[in-house]
Amino acid sequence: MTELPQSNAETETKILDLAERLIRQNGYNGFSFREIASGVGVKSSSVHYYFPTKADLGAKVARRYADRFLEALGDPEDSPTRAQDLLTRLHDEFAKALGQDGQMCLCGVLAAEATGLPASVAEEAKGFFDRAENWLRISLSQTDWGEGRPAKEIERQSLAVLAQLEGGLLIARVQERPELFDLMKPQIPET
Amino acid sequence: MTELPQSNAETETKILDLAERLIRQNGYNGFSFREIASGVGVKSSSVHYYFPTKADLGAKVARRYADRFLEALGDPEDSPTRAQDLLTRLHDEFAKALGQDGQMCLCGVLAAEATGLPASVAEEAKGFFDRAENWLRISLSQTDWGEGRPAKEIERQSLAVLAQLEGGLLIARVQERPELFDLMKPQIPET
DNA sequence: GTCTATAATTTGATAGAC
DNA sequence: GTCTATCAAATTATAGAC
Repeated sequence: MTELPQSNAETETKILDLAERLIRQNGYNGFSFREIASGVGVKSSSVHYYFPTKADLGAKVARRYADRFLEALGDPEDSPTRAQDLLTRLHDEFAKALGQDGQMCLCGVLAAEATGLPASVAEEAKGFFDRAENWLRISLSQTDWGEGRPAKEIERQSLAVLAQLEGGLLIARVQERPELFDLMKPQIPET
Repeated sequence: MTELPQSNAETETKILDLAERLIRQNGYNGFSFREIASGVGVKSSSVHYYFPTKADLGAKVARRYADRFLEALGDPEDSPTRAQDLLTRLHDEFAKALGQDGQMCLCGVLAAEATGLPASVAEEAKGFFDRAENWLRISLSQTDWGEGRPAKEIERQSLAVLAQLEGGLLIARVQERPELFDLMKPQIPET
């Protein structure tokens, strides 16, 4: 039994993992192919083998992140029916990354650099917010708070909640005080 | 009367102005000295004359932005005494840049890249949020809503409002729908 | 204060051997 | 699939003339 060489999928996954970590820390313009390569233990030409251009890599990282995030949220049909529980659920999901290693939401970082991104990458970041807002809007409309409420107000509230969560990550991290994010659990107005 | 050469202060101001615009569009890692130079109409060595390093330039841009923003907010003593008016006031201030040319809050952009920034730049971004939160906390404590409320709850609410505004800019801009930011005017919970 | 010239490094990307 | 070797361009920054 000789040692098996590293499989392709493993290298590709390692590249995606490291790229995600670096983007969440320093932004899309804050990492290089060589940095990825040395971290993964290959040469930069091998990174190009999997992802021909930097935009390709960035777009795939964003897509994978959005897919994973939405899958973790689950089917909106199964979301909590009490609005406060729903918001707690969403807050927890955003809190995961920050608590583990002080990282922002990947698509929040990309959104901040939006105008300077390759179109394909910006498009993926945009798509993340579309999907997240869609999930929250449907979930919220099925809660005690949302039942019978005008669609426009539910949309408004969904956006406001997402905005607060993204901004909360931003502020908690730049202040190097992750506990601030817990303080900023969104609340639904009583009215 | 011969034509006067451009004065020093003018060049320096032009550099700061353009650097601010570029950072707000593409982030700190998304602009270069040469880009600044060609936009201002000088050579990159002249930019280094005013700002020896990129970190120097970044830090001064951030400081100037924070000073200007806080000055525009004015003395907290003079803030509206009705909480809703206060939040409208703050929302309007954040909306200015977005409405004019689709730009984020400078320190929001920097916060997103925080871990990859030179320490001096990150420090200035941090300071902006300290000052903004301080302003809001004092202002809010003097409103109808804030009178007699526990300090901890006022702090919590101040952070939540700032987070929503920053996140709102982020989302509205990446979606290329500035009008979304108007939808996301923060509300104070009745309780 | 602004320039020319250039150093030293890094970047994204490609060709071709194995 | 990974490597060596390399390219062309861009980056921050400095030295020194005017």
